[in-house]
Order: sequence, then structure tokens, then C-alpha cells
Amino acid sequence: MEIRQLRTLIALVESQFNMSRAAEKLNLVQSALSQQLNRLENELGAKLFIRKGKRLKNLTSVGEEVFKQALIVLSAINNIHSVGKEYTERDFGVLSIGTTHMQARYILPPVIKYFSQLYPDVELQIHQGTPQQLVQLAMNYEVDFSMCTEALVDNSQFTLIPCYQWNRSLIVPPEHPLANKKDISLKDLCDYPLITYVAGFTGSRHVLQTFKAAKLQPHIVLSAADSDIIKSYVREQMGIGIIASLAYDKTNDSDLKCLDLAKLFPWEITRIAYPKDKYLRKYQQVFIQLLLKQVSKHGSESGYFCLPEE
Amino acid sequence: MEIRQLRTLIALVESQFNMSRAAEKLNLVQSALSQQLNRLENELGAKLFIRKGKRLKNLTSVGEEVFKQALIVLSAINNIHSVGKEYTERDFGVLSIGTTHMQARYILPPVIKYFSQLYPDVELQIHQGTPQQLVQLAMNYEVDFSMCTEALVDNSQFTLIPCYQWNRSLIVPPEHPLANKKDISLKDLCDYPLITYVAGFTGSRHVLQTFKAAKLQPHIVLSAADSDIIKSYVREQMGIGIIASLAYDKTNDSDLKCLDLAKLFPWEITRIAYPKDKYLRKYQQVFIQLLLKQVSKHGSESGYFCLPEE
DNA sequence: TTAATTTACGTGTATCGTAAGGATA
DNA sequence: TATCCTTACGATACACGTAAATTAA
Repeated sequence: MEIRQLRTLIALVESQFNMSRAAEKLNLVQSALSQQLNRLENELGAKLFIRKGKRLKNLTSVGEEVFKQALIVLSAINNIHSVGKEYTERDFGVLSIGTTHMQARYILPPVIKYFSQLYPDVELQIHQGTPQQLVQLAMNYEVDFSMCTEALVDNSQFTLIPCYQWNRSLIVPPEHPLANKKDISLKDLCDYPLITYVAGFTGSRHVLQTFKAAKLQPHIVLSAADSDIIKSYVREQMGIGIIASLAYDKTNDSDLKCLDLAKLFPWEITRIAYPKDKYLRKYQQVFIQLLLKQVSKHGSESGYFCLPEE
Repeated sequence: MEIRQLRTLIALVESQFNMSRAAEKLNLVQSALSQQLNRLENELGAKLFIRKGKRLKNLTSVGEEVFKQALIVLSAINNIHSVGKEYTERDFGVLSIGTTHMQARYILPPVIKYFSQLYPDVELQIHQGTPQQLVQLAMNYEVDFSMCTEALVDNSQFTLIPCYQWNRSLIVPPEHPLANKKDISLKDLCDYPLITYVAGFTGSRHVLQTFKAAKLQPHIVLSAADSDIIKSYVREQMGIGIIASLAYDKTNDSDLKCLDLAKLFPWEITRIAYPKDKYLRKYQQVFIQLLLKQVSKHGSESGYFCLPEE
């Protein structure tokens, strides 16, 4: 059995059982893939794919099992390469992070700035996506780690590092009736058109649950993936906005009134997640340390987020 | 990188950094190994072994890390082969068990007999050893699983299946002063020369701890690795014996008196252990099931052992 | 018909074994 | 000196690419 053959298997699954596309991914002609798959199937004595005529349709049960193990093999092989690079090119390489807009915009900038000075030869890649996509990215080793607020925490395949916790605030135009109200209630929020994060995003699940638990029906007129868009629409008088408190910028957003909602909604915990079996290079570990340090320092200053208590 | 190269690395470590022996293991000439190691080290850009002149002395730190990952790779590759065989030769193969004399002699026979009828084409291999060796065997995939009483339970790399629990009995010649005594105490045991299992074996640690906790000093004249030897020496009047209760055979050992010591010493739990990442073939799973069934049935009859409560 | 896969065949590469040369205990 | 490792070299095997044949959509 060859590692090449396992790569082939994985590429085939990742390209929805299309050999030509898989071959392209691997920079090979597709006849080569065809041969490799044959050899692998012959060696194992079992078909790995369900075929319809000549075309591959899906994995067989044997294929499923072999595929799982193939992922383990390739993860370990990647780790070995990382170990090598760690030795030959200690401060040189790529750091790819999966994250949401919120992190990328409000948390990461100072960390990244500092990190880039420390490691000028490390190329930083930021991949944005929904929490679900971020989990996928980390699982498939397409990023080194993801920062997730709604990660599927029950997934025991991940190392999870609690990173910070944050709460929500209401933003309204200064002339809005709620702008000077103290102790805003859930009911108050239901009286006005609401703008907040799209479902499945950045802890929006908890917001909806909270309303539901209180048997209230909020009137959501618009939901957006990022805080800046929510702010824009609040400025356009389309409604009141609920955003992460840390997304409110005292200087740039001074035309909006920001009211703390920490008591109404549960705090969210954002974690760093990467596969348990992944080897982290030194600079990757350093980045995580810097991030935690930044959170504990700047977070406590702003009061909008802090280290989790876990 | 080639799987072959990782096999080479592992073989080198397993043969104490002796290339010639490693080559023999792999059925290759040793120049081939030399080349493979070179290629691997070149690809990674780092030496994996500390050398003294031309000879290999030990792993470098890079080597250590690569070695760990190589073990993962080969475990997964083995699993893939198992999946294949499970498909092509469902009821055909080898089942190798690591176990102590006690299990092999007093627990396994009926299980093995039944299993052999179910799977006449599965070759059974029983590897005996000390608990430490059994752990090693399982860890290195040299057996499919080990049955351990004193397994290093803190080792999170193992799947552990509690199998049965058992207690100890005193065996004495029928004319011995203790033969008719009720409620034998720890102190009583210290009054006579004692014969029991060797240190590090079959729960002997707990026996010694119990005496120590009671500030008593037993007079151990002889320790042996298996119950039959202990019985022999008790028959020779060399002392009184402490053995696992289940090792006393009512018919064959009727010339010895057996007195339950369950209240004096803690119960031992025997577990099946195999690496978490190991793929178990059907017949291997069946064997474990049969074993558990046998224990629950025959154990409760004899009263000498039973299913653990965990 | 077009897109996808298999099969046949030739080429280049890389691994293995033989054998000779150095180094260590 | 005996054991162990490296290097050089030739034979073999094998994976890849080209191209033609075969089969679904």
C-alpha cells in the first residue's frame, strides 16, 4: 500500500467521486488515478466505491472504513512534514486561521500585527466562514485552527482552547426611545424591529433561545453576518441592533448609542479548535499564546470581553 | 515520503538502532535500509538519529516526534489491511492474545474451545508474559489485545474493557493449624511461611500494600509466577499459599484446603486492553463477547469471580 | 454527442541487491 | 579482527503520461 493511493482515495471523496477533478487536484492525469484505485482495491480485495457502470457513485462500507483510516494516515504524514519544517525553517511557513468576521475585525488585528513583527517570514492566511464551515476547515486540515463560538463542542476529535467570553449590546440611534432607558428588558427589544446576526452564526442560537424561553417573539427585520452591516442598517433607522459588545467602537461608532445586554443573554465562549492529532509548530503555538495574552490585557480594559472562567 | 521509510524507522528503533538486525526483520539487505533512512532524513531536512561515527545511537528530538507519528501511520495502515481481510477472509485469520498464566489456565479454556468451533479457520496465539510485558505487546500491536490485571490504567491510549473481578484464597495442607480456623486475619498469615505470586504480577502489589498498611511483615519464603507452582510447594509443606480463588479446582485440588480471603485483600479487576486506534475484526469482537459471557455464567456459579461493577 | 473512465503501452525513475570501501568496538 | 554502516552501480519493477477504446449522461 502506498500513501499515494490513500491520497487518491481522499481526493476522490473530496471531489464528489469525480476522478477527473480529483486528478486535477493531485496534478496527475486521471488514468493514473484509475490505476492507483485499481491497485488499492486489488490489494485489499474489496471495492471501495459503489459504481454505476464506470462512474463512481459513493463509498462502500469498506470504503468508508478505509477512508477514515486514510485520513488518520495523512494527518500523521502532515505532522511529520511539519516536524521537518520546524527544524529546517523554524520561523518560516504559513499560518492559516479560520475565523468569523467578528474575530478578524475586532480581536485579531493587534495580535496579527505583533505576530507579523515577531515572524516576518510566516505568511498569514485568514479564512472566513460560518461556524459550521470553520469546523469543517479545521477538521480537514485546511486551516491550522479555527476560532469558533458555536463549535460542535461534543466533538471529541478537537483540542479546544477557551479563548475569551463576550456578551451583547444593543445599538440604537441616539434619538431612539430606548436610547436613554435603563435596565432594558427582553420585552423592550420585541417592541422594535430588530437587526442581528444571521441564524447559525456567532451565537445567534442563544439569542433566539432566550426569546423563546421567555415566550416572546422578536420582530427580526434583518439579519447579517457581520457587525458592521448591522451598524449600517441601524444608522439607516431600519431598527435596533444586537451585536457583540466588543464590536462597538467608542470612537468610530460614537453616533450610535450602545447599551449593555449582558444580563439578558448568556455569555458566549469563543474557543480555538484544532484536531487532537495535529502537530502544532512553534509559531502556531506562539500565535495562540499571543492571542490569549491580548485578550486578558485588552479585554479587561474594555470590559466587553474577558478570559473565560472554564 | 514512503510508508516503507516509516517502517524502516520503526524497525530501527525496535532493534535498538542496529541496522543489520532491522534489515533482517524487514527482509531487506541493510544497504537498502541505509538508503531509505538517508532519503527520509534528506526529505525532512533533519537527522533522525544521533550517530557516533557511522553507528546509530539514539533518536534525536526530531526523530522522537517523527517516530510517534510513524507509529500512528502504521497503526492506521494495519487497520486498513484488517478492513480488507475482514471483507475477503471474514472468518479467517489470526487472533493473538496477551495474557498471564492465570487467565490462560483457569479462565480462557472454555472460551477458546467454543471460539475454535465457531471459527475453525482462525489461528489462536496465546502470548504469556508479565503484566508489563502484556501492556507492551498490546501497545506495539504484537497482540490483538492483552488481558491485564495491573495494567497502567492511566494510559489513555488504551481501550479498557472490564472483564471480571476476583479475590484471593489461602491454600493449606488439610493438617495445617489454619485449616479449620474461621475468620483468618492478616496476622495469622504472618505466622507462617508464605508462598504467593511474584512482585509485579497478578495483583501482588495489592497484597504487599495491604500488609504494609496493617504494619505487618509477612514472611514470604517463595514467590512464583503461576498458581500451579504455588500449589505444588504448598503440597510440599513449604508454607501456606495465597492464590486467586478461581485457581482452586475443587476436584483436582481436593488434597488442599481452600479458605476465602476476600475480606482481607481488595478485589482485583482484570481488563481487556487494546490501543484506542486499533480496528477490531469481527471475530476479535466475538471473542471478547464470548469471554464476558463465560465470565458472567461460570463466574457466578463458582462464586470465585464475577463481572466487575464498573 | 459529450464527459468520464478503463485499458494498453512506452518511458523514466527509484528501489533493491551485489559488492566494495570505511569506521567503530 | 569482526561488526556495522555507507556508497557505487546495475537490474528490475513500477508509476506516470499518451493515446485509443469503452461506457454513462
